[in-house]
Amino acid sequence: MQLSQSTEYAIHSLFYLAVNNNRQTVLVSEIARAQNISESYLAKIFQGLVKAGLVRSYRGAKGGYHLAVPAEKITLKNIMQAVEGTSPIYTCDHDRRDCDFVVDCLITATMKKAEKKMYEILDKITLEKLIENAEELRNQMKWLDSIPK
Amino acid sequence: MQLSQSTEYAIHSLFYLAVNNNRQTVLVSEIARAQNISESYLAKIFQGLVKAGLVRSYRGAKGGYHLAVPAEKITLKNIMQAVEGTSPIYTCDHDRRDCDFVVDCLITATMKKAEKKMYEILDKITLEKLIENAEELRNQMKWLDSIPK
DNA sequence: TATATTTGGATAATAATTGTCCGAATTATC
DNA sequence: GATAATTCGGACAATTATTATCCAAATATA
Repeated sequence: MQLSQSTEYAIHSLFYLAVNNNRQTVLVSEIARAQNISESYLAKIFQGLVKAGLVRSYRGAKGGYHLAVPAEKITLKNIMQAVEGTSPIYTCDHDRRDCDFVVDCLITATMKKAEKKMYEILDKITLEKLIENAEELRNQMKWLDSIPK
Repeated sequence: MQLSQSTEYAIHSLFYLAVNNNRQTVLVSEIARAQNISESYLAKIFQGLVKAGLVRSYRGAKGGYHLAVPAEKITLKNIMQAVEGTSPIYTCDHDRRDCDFVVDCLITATMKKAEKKMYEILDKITLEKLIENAEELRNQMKWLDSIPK
């Protein structure tokens, strides 16, 4: 069970937007270039992010994208669900099987609980926190610069 | 992010095996019939379950499958990983991107933690527990029988 | 030997993901 | 108003993953 590459693109793109949130807008072409990924595909992903309410788009000249809400309100859970959807990781086809409802409900309930635990973690990490922690880490790693190339 | 149908098949099949663990062997054809799913496909899934060490196979006449370990040692996590593999839900292609290692490591670490929380729940539920709880639930629901058809 | 069964490999069908393209709509600027 | 710069939406294509089928070979029983 793996996240799609689209989710990875989205996370890094939104991080990029968060870092550049002081600018009026950022072009999708710039974001794609920064990550070395397909621009037209990333454009499609951004359409979804707009619909999900995570970014705002501005059409026309000087247009581009901007976070729709502050970076401290966007969590990894938000991004993940915006891209992957919100349907549960486990569902049972009650129709197909001569279904043992009791067992199935137990399994489904367990899966839901596990999923919830996962999202609880992901909901704690905001774009803002990522920026802060990254900055901190980078400072702590400055000694690396003293190593001669 | 959803589990494949194979995982659903595997869970229900192993539950079936656990319930019938008193018998010498159980045929894959029987298990497929019980769930109204494709026999040849389920056979493929069982090859994987054998490799993962969850079931033992017996070839030839009177052959079939049997749990390789007691039902109280097989968890939903075990089954899930046997079918879906163990690679992490999130990985970053460091090569493609002009990669910001620091940010990427933060994201990866968060994802790993979330994943771990999920598996902690799934690792607590064994086939045995499912059987016990299902039994209990069924007893509590016996009053349903008093409703006329 | 005949029968029953899993195994492993090849292959096909279907669905999901990833990626591309283009015309239309929108906005800023000259 | 004309032009240039963008996103939007839809259609489409390519690639990959999932689901499914089939068969010959291996193995076990009787």
